Amino acid sequence: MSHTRVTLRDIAEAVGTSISTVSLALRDDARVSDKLRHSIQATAQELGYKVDLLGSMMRSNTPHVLGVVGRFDQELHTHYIRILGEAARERGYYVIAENAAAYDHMTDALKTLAQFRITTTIAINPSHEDHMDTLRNGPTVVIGQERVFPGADLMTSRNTSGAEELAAHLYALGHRSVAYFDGASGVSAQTRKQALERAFSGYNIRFDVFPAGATMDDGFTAASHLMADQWAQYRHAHQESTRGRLGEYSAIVGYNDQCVQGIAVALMGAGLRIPADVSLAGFDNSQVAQSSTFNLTSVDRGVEEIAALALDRAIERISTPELEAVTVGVDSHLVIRSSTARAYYLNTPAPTSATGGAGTNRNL
Amino acid sequence: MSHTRVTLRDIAEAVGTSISTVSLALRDDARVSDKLRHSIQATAQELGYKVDLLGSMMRSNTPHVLGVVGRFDQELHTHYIRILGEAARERGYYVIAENAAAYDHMTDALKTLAQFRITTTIAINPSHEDHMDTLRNGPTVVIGQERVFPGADLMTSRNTSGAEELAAHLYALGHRSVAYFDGASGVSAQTRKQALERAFSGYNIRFDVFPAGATMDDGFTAASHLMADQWAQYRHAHQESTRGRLGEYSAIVGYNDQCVQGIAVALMGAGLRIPADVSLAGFDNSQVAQSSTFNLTSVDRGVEEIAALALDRAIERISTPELEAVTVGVDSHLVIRSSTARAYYLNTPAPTSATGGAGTNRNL
DNA sequence: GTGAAAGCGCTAACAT
DNA sequence: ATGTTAGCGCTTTCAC
Repeated sequence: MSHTRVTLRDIAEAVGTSISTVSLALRDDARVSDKLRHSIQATAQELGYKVDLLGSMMRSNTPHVLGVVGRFDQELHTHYIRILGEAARERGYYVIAENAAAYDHMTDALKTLAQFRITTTIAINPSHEDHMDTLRNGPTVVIGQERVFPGADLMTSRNTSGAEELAAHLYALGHRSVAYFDGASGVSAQTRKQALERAFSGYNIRFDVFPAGATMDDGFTAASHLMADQWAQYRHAHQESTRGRLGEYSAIVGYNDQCVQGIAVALMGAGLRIPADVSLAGFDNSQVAQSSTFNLTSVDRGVEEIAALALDRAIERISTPELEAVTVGVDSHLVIRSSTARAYYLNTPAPTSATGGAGTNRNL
Repeated sequence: MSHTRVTLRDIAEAVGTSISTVSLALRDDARVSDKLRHSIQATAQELGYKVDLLGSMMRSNTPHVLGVVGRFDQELHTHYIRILGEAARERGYYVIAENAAAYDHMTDALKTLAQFRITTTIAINPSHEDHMDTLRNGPTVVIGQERVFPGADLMTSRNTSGAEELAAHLYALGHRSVAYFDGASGVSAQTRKQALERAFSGYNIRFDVFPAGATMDDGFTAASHLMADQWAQYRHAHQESTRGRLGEYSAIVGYNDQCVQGIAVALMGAGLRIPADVSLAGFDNSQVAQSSTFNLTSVDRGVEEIAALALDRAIERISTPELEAVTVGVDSHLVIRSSTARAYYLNTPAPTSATGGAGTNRNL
């Protein structure tokens, strides 16, 4: 009942053995006899012993502590961080997470971890702009699209499978002309765009790319512009209002769910219904997508699987740091929700009202 | 150029002095002569020395490392975490953050920190349900509404000022009947509701409370129900549709911005315009509120100020742990954006053109 | 199988 | 003003 923490020495004294034996016994080392080990573990339990990770890390060259760096302001990242933390703990490991959003450069977050002697690290979505290749000790495992550090493993999500499923889904619903709201420049956006272009061209679906970005506001702004453009064009061409429809497009795909969220709000604010007037789909299968408020059809990028692979590999590298760097791809899969439906022109025409008349010129 | 880290010994050898002198010099201890100190610091810089925090924490009883626990899935929490981290680093401190969302109980997150010998901690919005009072070492400083640990300081946001400003704002805009979407049961929601009730009654504004919750989906669901109820009532009473308005209420206040976001989507989906038909206001001044997509009028709860106070106090308690627990309240303030406007019945009626007023004239 | 001893890098008490 | 020594709690040789 002392105020100070319980140490190995306390257990050793209680059991009547040595500190080193206790240390071995607690880590289930076979050298300690069963009987003594049980006695030691029971006493440890009883005294409420918890290993002092500082002492452990000071001495050990295979510490049970991993680092994770990611941006705490991005849901996908904190999702990874939570899963990694939970899974690590189940396996007797600890992870400490550093917030890349609190540093000018993600490399600085890694340097802070290094000050805690944490050298086995998982970096979430770093880019080449972070210049991690200049680091002496870069990340051990990278979750993302680019191998930013020569020696790091890369766990990556394959866009192809998800893009294919999405194209097939929209095709089956009768969509033949889709607007894609692209992410900001970068490898991630680039590869996704190309996967989508390939998939949609396979179904002969027109696939027009518009610059947007990764945030809700990016989607909102881009969607507002698209509506204005489309309506201006159609008013000019047909001398009539097309409010209530989105010109040539019956569906919009966004770079990610955040972007799609902004698109959805812009459309709804203009009086368009989702999915009756426009179908919407995104990437990441995030909380927004899963919410009943938006309920977005979205491509799940296999977060759980990627996290498990990254953790496995990081743990493996604690004891064997010299493994050669591998790249592992995980298939993405479409999750269908209520934001996608049959293209509006396939439905029984709405009763002609003051705002109606849109979609009449559609050639299927 | 060695592969191993630079230690105090390396510097000592390079300069030709002792390890302990280097240790003192690097911490600007006055006992070391200016000349030697400069020489040591220059060499340290040159060799790229960074203190090994494990070694430091092992020995020191006033370590420069703080802990923060909060939920990484809540924007307000990660906002606190980022600010605390940046501010701490500026002052030469380090913070390691634990994700309460990855544990069954927030107390377990504190126990993990304890294993890293981190005993000076800031807990973000813990509740009595976390039973921190059963902990030997509870948090040092609490950011939230309840003192969950006897010895902890409490940094709290005062609802009164923000509620008063909000009531005044809505009154000035002509609103006389407001719906409030309450948070889930708990001290935080309770105190906010009471502050709002008092403020609105001061302006003789009708203030009806509806149960909702803290999430977007909570707001969405509650708003959908409210619209259904209101329209059913009005149709019955007046034999006419009231679509386009929200029955007896010209404004809705939500427990927080997330909730309001759900409300906004529900309203827009039903063809109501914000703020033309309904004004909307929330709490927290979160990213959602600041976004151009939603641009919500919201009560800023003084996050920056609270974080600064919490950090000050935590640092103070590193060297003086026995300070008596204090409670500090920070005034909240209304941030006016475009989701609030004059009550709809004060505006000139909208022209009855076919295309006028996007989305209002939806025939469903 | 078990214990004694060394030492990770640092800070703090104690010498000079 | 500087150096010497001790030791934080742990893991890891290395003896026995």
